[in-house]
Amino acid sequence: MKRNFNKHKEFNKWYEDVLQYAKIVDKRYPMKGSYVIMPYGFSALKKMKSIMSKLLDNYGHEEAYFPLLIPEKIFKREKDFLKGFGGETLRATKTFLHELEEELIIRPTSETAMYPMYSLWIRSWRDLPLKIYQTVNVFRWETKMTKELLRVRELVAFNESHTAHATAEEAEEQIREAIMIYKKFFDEMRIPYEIFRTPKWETFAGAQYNYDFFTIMPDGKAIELGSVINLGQKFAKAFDIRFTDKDEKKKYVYQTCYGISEREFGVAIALHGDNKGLRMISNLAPIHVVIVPIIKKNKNNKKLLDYCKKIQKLLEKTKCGKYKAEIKVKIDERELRPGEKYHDWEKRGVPIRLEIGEIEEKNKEIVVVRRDTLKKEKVKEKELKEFIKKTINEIDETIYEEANKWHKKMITKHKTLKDAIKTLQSKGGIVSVRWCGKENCGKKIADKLLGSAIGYKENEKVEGKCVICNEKAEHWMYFGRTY
RNA sequence: GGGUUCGUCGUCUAGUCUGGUCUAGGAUUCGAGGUUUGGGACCUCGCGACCCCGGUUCAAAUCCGGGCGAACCCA
Repeated sequence: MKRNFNKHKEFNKWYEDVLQYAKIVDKRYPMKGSYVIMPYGFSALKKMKSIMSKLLDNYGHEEAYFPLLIPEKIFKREKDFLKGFGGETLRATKTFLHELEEELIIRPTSETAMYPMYSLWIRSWRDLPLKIYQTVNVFRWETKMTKELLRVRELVAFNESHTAHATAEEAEEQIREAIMIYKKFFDEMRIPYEIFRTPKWETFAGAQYNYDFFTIMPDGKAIELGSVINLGQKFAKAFDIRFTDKDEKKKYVYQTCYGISEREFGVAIALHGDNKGLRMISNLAPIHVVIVPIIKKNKNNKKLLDYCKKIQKLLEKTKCGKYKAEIKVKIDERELRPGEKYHDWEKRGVPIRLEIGEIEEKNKEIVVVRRDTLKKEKVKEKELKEFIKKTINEIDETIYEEANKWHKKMITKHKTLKDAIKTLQSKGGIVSVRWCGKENCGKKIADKLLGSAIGYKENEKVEGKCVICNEKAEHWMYFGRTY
């Protein structure tokens, strides 16, 4: 079936079509907000998860697992948290035969599952810092629009880190480390981002303050990529997480947490694809090189296929790209015409296609087609390995460059509110205007923009006056329509 | 949170306004066979659907009520 949607103009259609065709997720699971992640998609998702795990491991985090279910009483301990998450949290109250004695909560995030244990584990300053993460499913029963990978009711790859520290300074230091880890993660994912300090009235439930990573989707809407949160001592007090310090005094710990999810995978798909479909970067691609043998009927194809296998062996497990992904090669032996296979793998985003027929075998010279430009080139077998390594690297860079170009274009500064409104309406993105720092004014601007306040950059200089109250501006405040 | 529109084979859809040759048509996918194979080719055959519950009626895909689900717009 011929389908080609313009990624920017018909992003919704493009996204759904690509996910379905490329076999990333199947949205037909008969329940709103839950989607089946198919093997090709899951394979890429696993790679993303391991990028994150490796980074966290390198920075001294340990992986663990805490239960899905949380006793109701414990879940309700921290009141701001309860207020913030209560509305979208599922409660398990009965089996088919009887009511449960104690209601159980299905985690929307795991603070309340982890911290009672932190309270037991942390006894002395020697136990700190404690840095633990897990990658699990969490449930958030949002009634609003749901979308594959981007907005789901069951997050299946929620990676959450929770740390505890002896002092406020160490917690601050941890926030900086977390931001650095996430920067590295998004660099590896080739996702351009902005980091904002979240305005008070949008802060995570139960937190002191947080930073959010944001990017801009092809439809011009802003999307939150991840949050780094300073929890202060609120949870420590609610869950009685105390330690004996060097001075022999009992003190509450200072905590931070930060999380990402499969949403980042969806964002990568959206930002990296083109009108033809997916374009996989090397460290997410389940398959890097697909070999399409040009099989002729009534000929002995065994020799040709053997040659394909030889090429496969030659390339497989070579390291490619800036982040040294292991090349995976697939030979497409399906009984389809070559043309159909070309389109198929293009839509699924495989970076390199090799066309190997009699001619190539005879001349030991292979046709290499790259996904980003679709350019064909003949390459000698001897030079193939290096050529492919080089090309995959180039493809990664092209994709990243395009994403960055888009990103830059979509973030704009405005002298007047009118200007900002006009821009947000016509092309979307993230707009910023001068702001005095008062909640009231921030909310007013958001209202007028028909968007929401995303945050500000602490170190960004600003001169001039707030677009609402005309008092001295404290920050450039950023706004956008969000997912 | 409010409004509008919509729900038919796996997918995209015709049919609904005006109830009855609708035994629900097509395209595509899928399966079998043939033919072909260097950019989604072609031919033959086959499988395959009226979202759910209730109402009106001699008769419901079509009209009415409710539920569930989806899309878009506004706050």
